[in-house]
Amino acid sequence: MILKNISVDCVIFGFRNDKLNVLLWQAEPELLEKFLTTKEEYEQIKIIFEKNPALRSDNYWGLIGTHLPSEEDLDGYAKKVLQTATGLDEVYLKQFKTFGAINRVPHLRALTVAYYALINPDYHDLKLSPIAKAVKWFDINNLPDVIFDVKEIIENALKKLREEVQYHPAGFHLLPEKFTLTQLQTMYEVILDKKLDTRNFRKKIQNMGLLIDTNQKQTHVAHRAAKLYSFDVNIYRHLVEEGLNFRI
Amino acid sequence: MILKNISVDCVIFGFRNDKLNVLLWQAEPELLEKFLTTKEEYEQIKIIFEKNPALRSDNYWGLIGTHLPSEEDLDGYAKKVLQTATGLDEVYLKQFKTFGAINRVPHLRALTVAYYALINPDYHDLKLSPIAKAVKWFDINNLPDVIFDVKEIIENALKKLREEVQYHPAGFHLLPEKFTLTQLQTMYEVILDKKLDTRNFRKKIQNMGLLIDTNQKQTHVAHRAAKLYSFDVNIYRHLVEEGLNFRI
DNA sequence: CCAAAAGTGTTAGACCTACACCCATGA
DNA sequence: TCATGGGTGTAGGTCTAACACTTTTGG
Repeated sequence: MILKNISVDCVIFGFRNDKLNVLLWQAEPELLEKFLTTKEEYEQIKIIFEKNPALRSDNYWGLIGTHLPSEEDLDGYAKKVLQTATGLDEVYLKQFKTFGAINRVPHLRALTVAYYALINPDYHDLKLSPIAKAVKWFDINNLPDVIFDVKEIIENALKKLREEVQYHPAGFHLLPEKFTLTQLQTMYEVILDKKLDTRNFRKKIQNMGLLIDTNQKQTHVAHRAAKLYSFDVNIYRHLVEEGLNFRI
Repeated sequence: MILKNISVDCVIFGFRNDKLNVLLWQAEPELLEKFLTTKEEYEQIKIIFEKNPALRSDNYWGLIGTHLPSEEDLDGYAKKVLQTATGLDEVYLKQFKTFGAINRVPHLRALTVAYYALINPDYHDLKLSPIAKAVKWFDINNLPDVIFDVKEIIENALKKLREEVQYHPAGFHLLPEKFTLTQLQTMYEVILDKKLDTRNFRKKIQNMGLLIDTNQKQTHVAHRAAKLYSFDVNIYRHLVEEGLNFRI
């Protein structure tokens, strides 16, 4: 049975073309049905859609998420929603805040437990999204019209992400498996919204010991080819344990 | 009307006698009644108590909190619960995590949105707690038997607090208005669970510019009297904005 | 050979760590 | 006058910030 007062929403961040993007969708109850386990859940979701016409509008976008079924763990369900919507299994996913203002959703008292996910765009295939009418990446600085308090949720997610990348090496999850130092720097610049000094950035990042030199280089670029690095998961884990200063 | 699937709980930290304490209570529906707005809410709370005998046991303690009424904002209600239970108005209160494992409460599918509060013990008068059977401070290292997943919630709160005091000057809220540098250092030592070097600690803390010398000293102590400091709220705010490195 | 981005080193100042003794107070 | 905790300085090492030119690649 659906808990109609509780939903789970994911702010999915992706880093592509030197921009930070968010994945939004337009949901449709008929498509969601495949994802739900009982007829009853489906009927309840349908009622929620009927009461909120914005949910069906082609002009408004929403966060990927649904109401929480009573037989699902909160964290497990967030993961499941993300997996179904994106096809991705091993994703960095973090609960960051629960929103519960009284009128955040019209005609319904619902809290949403919000998560953010960091996605490596290499592995994201948008065709995998069987439960939505539309799914699309939007530049964080150029969001479309959104339903309810989605704007506020995204802004909060960005704020938390900004904090997190300064104290944890979480940002690596936004990059492809092999990346250049310039990509890494740009990612930090975009998230923190400030320019960084290239020489100092490289020194600092290389001193952390997180980088593994893959001995490969970019190819087919019209300039000196950059070296490709991957990052060392063991040292990453160790740094997370320690609690590190990642201020850049 | 009570949202029976959602509760709000506060992990209330206090720092007294060089120990970090948590305030727990034993709730009783008859006393909670005064706090609830409708008869219906009261009936619902009573049913929840009937289904969970541990809630009435004298041997088990719980976090201060109740189910969320549908007409209350989430954050506002957390504040209200805290205020009613402790009599305190201006308290540092922070939402830190929502717990939603499927069997966290027997016979009831309920999430709890958990907050932690930092309390200056000077202003805490335990007599003010009209809605509980019992309210008591417990040393964080010596907790009593607790109901449900309260232990896990407290552990999570402590972990978050530990993170927070390293990056924000939040810890000051645990001290009385005028405090000694030794108190401040002990507070950090207790929260971070490690010894700090006194000279280095003082240098670092004094360089931050947060401290105001009150030109007062301890009295009636059987050793050299320590200077009393207060902390500068404006610089505090400024540091919070900036995002600071408070690692100690 | 040109355009474009990759890659690199030094210096001055700030900050961090480790470490041991004298001081003020009340009993 | 003693016991107790308060209060202080220095030196060596590490980290940070500021700054400009050469290298490699494909077109």
